[in-house]
Amino acid sequence: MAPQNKEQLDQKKHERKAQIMRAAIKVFAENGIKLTKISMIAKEAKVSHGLVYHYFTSKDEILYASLDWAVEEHKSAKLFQELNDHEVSPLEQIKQFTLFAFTESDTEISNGVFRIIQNLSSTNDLPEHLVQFVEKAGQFYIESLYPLFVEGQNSGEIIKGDAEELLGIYLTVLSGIMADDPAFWKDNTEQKVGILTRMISER
Amino acid sequence: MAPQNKEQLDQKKHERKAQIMRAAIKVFAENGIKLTKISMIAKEAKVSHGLVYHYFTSKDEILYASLDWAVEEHKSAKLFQELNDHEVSPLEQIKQFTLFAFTESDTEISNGVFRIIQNLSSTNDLPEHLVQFVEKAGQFYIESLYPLFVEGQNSGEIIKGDAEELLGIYLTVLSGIMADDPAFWKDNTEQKVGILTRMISER
Amino acid sequence: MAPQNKEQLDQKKHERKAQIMRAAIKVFAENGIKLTKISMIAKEAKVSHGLVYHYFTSKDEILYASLDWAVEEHKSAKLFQELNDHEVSPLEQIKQFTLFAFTESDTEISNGVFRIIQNLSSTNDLPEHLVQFVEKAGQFYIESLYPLFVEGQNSGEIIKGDAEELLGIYLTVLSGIMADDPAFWKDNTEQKVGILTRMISER
Amino acid sequence: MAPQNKEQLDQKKHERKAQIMRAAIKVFAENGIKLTKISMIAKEAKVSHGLVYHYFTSKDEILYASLDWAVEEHKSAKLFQELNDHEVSPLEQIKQFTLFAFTESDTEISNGVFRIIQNLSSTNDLPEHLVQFVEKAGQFYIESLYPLFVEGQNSGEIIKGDAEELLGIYLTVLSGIMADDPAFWKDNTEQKVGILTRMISER
DNA sequence: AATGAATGAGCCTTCATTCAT
DNA sequence: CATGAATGAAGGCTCATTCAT
Repeated sequence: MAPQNKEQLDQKKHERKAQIMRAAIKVFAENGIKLTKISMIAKEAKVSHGLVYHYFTSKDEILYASLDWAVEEHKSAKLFQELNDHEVSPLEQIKQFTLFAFTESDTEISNGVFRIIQNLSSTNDLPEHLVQFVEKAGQFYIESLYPLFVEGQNSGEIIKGDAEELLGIYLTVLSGIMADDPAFWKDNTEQKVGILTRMISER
Repeated sequence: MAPQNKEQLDQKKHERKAQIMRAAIKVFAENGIKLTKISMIAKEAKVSHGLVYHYFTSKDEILYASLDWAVEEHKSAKLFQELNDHEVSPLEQIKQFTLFAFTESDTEISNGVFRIIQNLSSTNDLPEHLVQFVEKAGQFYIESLYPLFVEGQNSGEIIKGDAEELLGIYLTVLSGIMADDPAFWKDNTEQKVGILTRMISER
Repeated sequence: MAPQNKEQLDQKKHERKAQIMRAAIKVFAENGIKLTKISMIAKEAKVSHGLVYHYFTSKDEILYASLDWAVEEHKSAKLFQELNDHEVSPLEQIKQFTLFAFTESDTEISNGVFRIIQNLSSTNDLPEHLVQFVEKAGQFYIESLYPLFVEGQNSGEIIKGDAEELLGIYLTVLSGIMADDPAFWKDNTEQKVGILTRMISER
Repeated sequence: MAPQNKEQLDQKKHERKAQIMRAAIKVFAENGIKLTKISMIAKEAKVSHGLVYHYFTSKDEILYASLDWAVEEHKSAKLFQELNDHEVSPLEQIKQFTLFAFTESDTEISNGVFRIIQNLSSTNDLPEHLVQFVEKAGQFYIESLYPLFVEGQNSGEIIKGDAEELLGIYLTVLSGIMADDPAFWKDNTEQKVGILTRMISER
């Protein structure tokens, strides 16, 4: 008799799923979606491939659910807690955001989400729900940073020009780095962020 | 049957191979190595997939030979013809290089090589000869630009700091963009290069 | 925990098994043996698939036990209760049998058994015990109806000819219909039986 | 140098496809659609499973193409060449049709088509094109025989009643036999057809 | 040289079966 | 007794590679 109540079981089940989703995010991010094999996710999560299908119905669902989970779990909770700190200048806030996006506790996850979204953006024939997801996710970054760019331009901190285009360039650079060399942020993070923001800072 | 002499045949053969390698570079660059199918290369080259195996023995060999060919054919010949123009400042030369690397006439090839090398760098279990190849290619960019960075620092045009690290950041940004969003360079190229170089330019 | 005595427990256990076997017969009949999934049986029986394996050791055993159970429980008890009614003519008895075989109260079961046996007959590599089972079941129908055919021929009600062959044709037609279109019997059953028996009835 | 012209190659290709389709019809008919494995078709056709996919893109397409091919190849050509023989009575024509449907030269194919259509009819979620195909095929038999039934009723040869329903019963019996016991027709075919048509013949 | 027919290894997914609770 | 988590064998399909023509 193992008298576990329903709550405990649900808890366990949820952890199992999380375990798989965490693995999925990591492996998807590292290898790209097409090249990620279920067996890789299973191995990373230390479960059999069969079990993966016990919790998810398809590779696509794994991807979708994992993204959803990761975003809920990581993004909303923490990503912008400090972004509305009106004590500091817009440019400073942008730096903090940049810094933060790559240094939060569970870097692997949020980093992974970023890279996966990258990967998705360049994919054709994306199913509608993923298209929306990607757009939403993209919007998220844009909507968060756009006001700061405009504000910075008004205060003379940020160079003139089409704010949206400027933001586009900045985000392309960031996502490019993440896709290309995630280890980039390991050392001297603040200094590197400083250099990156020089792109847009007025002298 | 027009009796062609050996030279003509060799010529023809070489053209055929070049045709395939050109296609390979393009398709490898666009899709990544693993995701590139022989049939895609064959289609791009407008030959049957069987013929591809007439000239090359395996997918890996196509890759290797195509890279070699592309580098020999394009890189050394043209990439730096203007880089030693001592009329312009180091920073300007860096801009020109950046611009050039993405806009030269045969962009597709050199750009492709760049992206393929990107792709290779993130691959594990690379056979030794490719490892060396990748390293050599990386070295090439570094060796070409490093002097310009130092020179720029000396002349006060480029911000202080470890020149090698600065160059590393700059190249990471560039390669990230290419891996991530090659279309980035389509419009307003000069303006974008201008913004990118702001990262390293002293005010 | 209400302390139940052994008998009650046995009773309960038996009911559980019956519940599963009833479900199995139904699902096997509807979907065929190979296409029946354990999960379908479990769902039909409203138990978990794990429990199915608590009572049976394999899919094959479920099939075998269910058939045995169904035959014992239903066939002998009821199928021919009226067949020896000597008030009516042999042809009439054949009609009643035909009618009965598809319309008796617990149609689902006996009908199901019929269809499963159909299914088994067309299977190769049947284990020996099932071969015998199928043969025995076939024999059952033959032995029951054969005397009626002979009797009918003697009384001039049924057309002349090899009684066994005639019966074979009749049973092939019946079993074909059941295998092919069980819904056939839904409407106008008596009329349809009337038409079918015209095959063998002397005018 | 194997100077085969295009025609020869096309011919060969067509034969290969036909070889696979013939095998497909046989295996699909014997095992049902779901239970038919590509490997079974490949084995029957004596080719590798890979080659099957060289000619067809999916199991479904194999099914669809094979049915189309079989119908074109066999049905139209021969099935009704004699059906419009106005020398003989409607009932006789029905007998001839029945006989013919099971004894034409390439029995395996036309028989197979019949069984596969049977199988399809009882399938849910059939893709639209197959639904139409099945209906069309069903219509074919109905449209061919229906006039004969009506004619026979008018001439008093066939029993009264809803001609459509009568035909339905007759076809259900036929298709049931084919699904259930194709070997039924091996011996004494004419006699058996005679008995079957007694169902509908007036005395 | 050139084509495309042919093969088989490998990945996604399903499902019978076993096991921990 | 009961549940559902966990495993792995097997089948559909893709694609690199080989081969006949």
